[in-house]
Amino acid sequence: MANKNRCLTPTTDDECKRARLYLQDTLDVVGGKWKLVLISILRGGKLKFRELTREAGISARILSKELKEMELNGLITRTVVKTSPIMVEYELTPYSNTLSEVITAMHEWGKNHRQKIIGQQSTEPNSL
Amino acid sequence: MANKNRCLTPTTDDECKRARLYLQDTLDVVGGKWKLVLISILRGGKLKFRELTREAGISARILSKELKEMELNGLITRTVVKTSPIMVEYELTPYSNTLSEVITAMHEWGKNHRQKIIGQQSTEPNSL
DNA sequence: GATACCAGTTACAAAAAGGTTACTATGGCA
DNA sequence: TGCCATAGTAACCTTTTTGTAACTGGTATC
Repeated sequence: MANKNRCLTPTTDDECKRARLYLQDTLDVVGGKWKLVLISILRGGKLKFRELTREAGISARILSKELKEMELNGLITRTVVKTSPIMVEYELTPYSNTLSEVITAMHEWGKNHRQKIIGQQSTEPNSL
Repeated sequence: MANKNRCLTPTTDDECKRARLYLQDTLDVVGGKWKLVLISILRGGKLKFRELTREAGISARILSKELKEMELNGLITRTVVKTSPIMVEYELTPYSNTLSEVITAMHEWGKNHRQKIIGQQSTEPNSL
């Protein structure tokens, strides 16, 4: 039939759909090219706008857009410091720490995947 | 100075850069709009090409491209079944299970985030 | 006053991603 | 023979994303 259960961890078809919904929710908030990278960078402490562009290698226009979205989602705070040339500091919120498992998992996976790829290239006995 | 340590979990500046590298590696492989969703769907068991387009709501052109990339990265297998109208089954590889922590973490985060958002809307005492 | 740096924004251009439609090719069925 | 379903692919177009360069406005410095 068309409605067979298609998920292992979730057990009903309904749970299956909800699982995908949650996944999509997360992708909506931290998906894309930059947000997780910016969070990863900001885990080292607050940074100013220009510092962030340099650290991430992102253009000011995109950074501005990303930061606004992240602020709206409660992941970072924006603080204006009234110094000589005005300064704006971006800092992670406590709420952003709830993403640490996601980031850690991706970090670990990337590490292992890279080792797997490198291993395939050099240590394989029967290459070529 | 410019090279202060900017990462909490990793402790040296070098580890900090590597951490970001691993994150980017992962994003290269499973980033974008579809790959994690497709994996999530396929966790319920193998599916045919058309079934996948319907389940994910993705066009055939994009699905074809995504599946090729995922096959190249060893996440899925493609099997031709010589039935009446020929059939192609896509199935997760054991290697794709290494992503389960990433997917689970994102699933959990999306679930909690959604509850947080809904909670803000309805149960807040001073709304409006 | 000229220059330079900060934090952005705006306008324009390019590239990436995605969708639609039409098409190939195979084979069962009426 | 014509129609349907399968798995894609190719051409074309739209939308989204990203980048570049120029610019505002403020302050400090030369």
